[in-house]
Amino acid sequence: MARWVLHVDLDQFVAAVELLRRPELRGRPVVVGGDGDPAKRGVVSTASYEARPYGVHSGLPLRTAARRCPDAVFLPVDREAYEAASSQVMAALREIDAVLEVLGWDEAFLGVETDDPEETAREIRRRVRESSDLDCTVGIGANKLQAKLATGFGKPAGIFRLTGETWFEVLGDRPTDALWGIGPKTARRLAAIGIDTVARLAAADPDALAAQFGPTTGPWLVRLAQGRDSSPVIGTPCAARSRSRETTYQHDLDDWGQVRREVAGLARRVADDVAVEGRPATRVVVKVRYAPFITHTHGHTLTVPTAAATEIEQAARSALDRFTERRPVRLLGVRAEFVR
DNA sequence: TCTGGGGTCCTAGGACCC
DNA sequence: TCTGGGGTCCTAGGACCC
Repeated sequence: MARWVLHVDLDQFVAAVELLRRPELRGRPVVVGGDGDPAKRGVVSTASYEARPYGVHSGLPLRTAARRCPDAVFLPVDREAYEAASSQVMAALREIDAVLEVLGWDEAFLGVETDDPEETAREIRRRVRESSDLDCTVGIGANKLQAKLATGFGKPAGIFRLTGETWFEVLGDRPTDALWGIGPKTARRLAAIGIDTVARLAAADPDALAAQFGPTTGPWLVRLAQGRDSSPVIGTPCAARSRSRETTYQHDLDDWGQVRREVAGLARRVADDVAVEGRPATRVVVKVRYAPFITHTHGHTLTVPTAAATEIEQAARSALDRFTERRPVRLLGVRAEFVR
């Protein structure tokens, strides 16, 4: 029997959960994001397939989405509903004889031993549908990278296999940001040195890229383009590295006294999360995003790691004291880091 | 036109030490 | 007056992902 990696991705997950309880919206463009008011600061969490031809997609500012698709129905984010639906799906996936690695609400890898991965994929789709009424797409690969990219070609509600044999036929001529881990910035830097396709990146000299992108990232980019990935499917989640809370304000904060109070409040929420985690924090970092979207961070390392709320709050205050600029603030955040 | 919230990992530069 | 080469740790920022 051969080892395969299957990547399961729920189709338009957040929008699909909303459509289950609002079936009358089926067939209409639906956009979920923020508090459902497209006039406010916020971005699209998920757009239904009907909204996507208008250029509405995850991460798009809600105001822009409303302009591009004025007829869309805008709904507020309901995290609890998505968490509940996600738990149902993941519980169904756990019934399958495989190693399950969950990636957020709507994705998972399954490491399986089988000679017929398509049959396993069909079984996954059946079980997900029976447990939650949701559709998913399953990507099949020899490793996580191949499986993850395969899913994109199977959408929606399909099954797609991508292996070393078909890698370049499927991806060779695509731009480098088709790869998982290459975003717009890296794609632009690569294009600037003449590397504009997956095939060209795969043929690049790892040492030359190391000089440009760093000793780890450079060679990793080349392996990525070759479809190589040795990372295992991990069934037990690793311990968290950090816990954070942040808020974007609907109106910029001008009053530094209010900034102090907000940071203290965020620090207390982070301290609650740290208490749940049950491990001491080593460092507390405060993030300030000034208008217009200029972000700075300052940290405070605790002399002794602690989970005590008063000390986490005090550390956040100390970190905030290192900010000297008093310009309008659009976002504040507090993050606690754990022992590694 | 305006750009969420919660994460992870990597890099660069400075401090410090031998 | 001018001053190498490594190694490690810390901090801030950047990029990316869901």
